[in-house]
Amino acid sequence: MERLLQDNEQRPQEAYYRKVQLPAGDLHVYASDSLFAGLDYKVLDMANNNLQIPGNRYMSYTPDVHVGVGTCIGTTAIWDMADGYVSPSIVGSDIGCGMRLHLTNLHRDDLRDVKLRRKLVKAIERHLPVEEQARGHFSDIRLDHIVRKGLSGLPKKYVPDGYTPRKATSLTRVECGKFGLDESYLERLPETVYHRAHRQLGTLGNGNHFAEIQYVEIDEDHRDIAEQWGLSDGQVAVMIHSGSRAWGGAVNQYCSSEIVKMMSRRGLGTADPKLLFAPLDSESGQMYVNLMYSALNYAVVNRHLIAYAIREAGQQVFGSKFEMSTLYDLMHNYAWEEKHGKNTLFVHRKGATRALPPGHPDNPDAYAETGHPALIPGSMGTSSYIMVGKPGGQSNYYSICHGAGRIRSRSATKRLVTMDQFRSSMRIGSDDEIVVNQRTLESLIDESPQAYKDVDQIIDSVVGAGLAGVVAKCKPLAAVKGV
DNA sequence: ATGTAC
Repeated sequence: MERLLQDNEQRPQEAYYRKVQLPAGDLHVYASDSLFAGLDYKVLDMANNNLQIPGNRYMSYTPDVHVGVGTCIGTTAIWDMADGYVSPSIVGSDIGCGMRLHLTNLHRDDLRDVKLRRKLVKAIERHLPVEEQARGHFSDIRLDHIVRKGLSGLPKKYVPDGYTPRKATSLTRVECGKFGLDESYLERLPETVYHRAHRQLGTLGNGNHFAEIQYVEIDEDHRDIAEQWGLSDGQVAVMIHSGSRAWGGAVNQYCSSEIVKMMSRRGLGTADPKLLFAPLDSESGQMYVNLMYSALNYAVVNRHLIAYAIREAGQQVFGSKFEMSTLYDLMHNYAWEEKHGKNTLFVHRKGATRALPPGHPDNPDAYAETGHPALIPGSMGTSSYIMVGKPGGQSNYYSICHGAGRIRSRSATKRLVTMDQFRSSMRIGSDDEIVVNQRTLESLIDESPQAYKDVDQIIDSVVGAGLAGVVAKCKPLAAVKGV
């Protein structure tokens, strides 16, 4: 496999894409020559295992690809709906993890004073629980409604921008707010996860999950789209990155153990015992798909409630005139059915974001003409991006990257990055310091930018391949991390 | 990423 990577380096074909012919099938890699050359050859081993799942129709990597459990983060993997497979390993354990962006009526100049940014972060800490809550929190929200109905299961008071179909921007400006499922499967999960997941509603979680206060810098190439979306230069935005917490974890754990048994009974498997998969029409496959949808419901509500808490904090600091309208909410860890031409396909995206171009029928109404926003987080302290799909994205089933892509393990990052380097990347002590919440900087060092590829290079690669364009950069002013 | 077992 290492040999193959070197061969490809020696005969570059196109600048931003190449097809890698592996023993088990073709892998489509969307990465610039320099990013491709820097890939760990293990990502090709992993693709070769994934391609051994029967009937795979398409498999690709985005430029931020890196090794995960069973499957790389940065994978798009597709089967036919009629006789295909579903893989909990390809979806990954943080089912429904994704991004949400809100636009405020503040300008970055309003937050020029570092003391005011700190005051806002402290207010967010008061309203946004960073860890599991005591019993009784959100007692007016029923978890069984949330996991069955997603955003439609929320009481009206949590939809502050109106509840009529025309005005409910926080319910309609989402990739999907409600995933229908066969509710009988919910009974399979242990009772304890209901309590835990209820107490975790509206919390960030740990790792790379965050809420950031950012400001918008529009890209001149797409100023028309930016303005149609209501963006303006210097506008303060709130970006949220979180997933389905313990609920998704329990779904993954329970279904994985059932699928392991099924695979053993049927003699299914690849070279990697950690790579789990089930026929879509099998009992364990159906169970996984339905319970995965419940986790997608949980995740979209979780991000909505995080935004709700930050809105309350903003109003406490800036008064009731503070606004936080929803731009978009979309996922990067999931699998679902999509129509592509005449084909009905089951599309897995793990660390991959869908970016539909203008005019694509699957865009939500608000973005039918422009294409929808695709939200790509940078690493801590660096820019995040608001992208829009291009027609060329069709070649990759409209998948683009999901972030910078980790290049260094948490332990290696702690070993290699000094506190001085990290403090300097966060501009600590200067007037434009990126203010972080109560966690000490030492405890955040494994999320430092040095643990990640350069997100700008990842974005250049996606743009160069013709998959998407940059509508705006979002630059950090303050970051809130979970525990 | 997460809960849990070590």
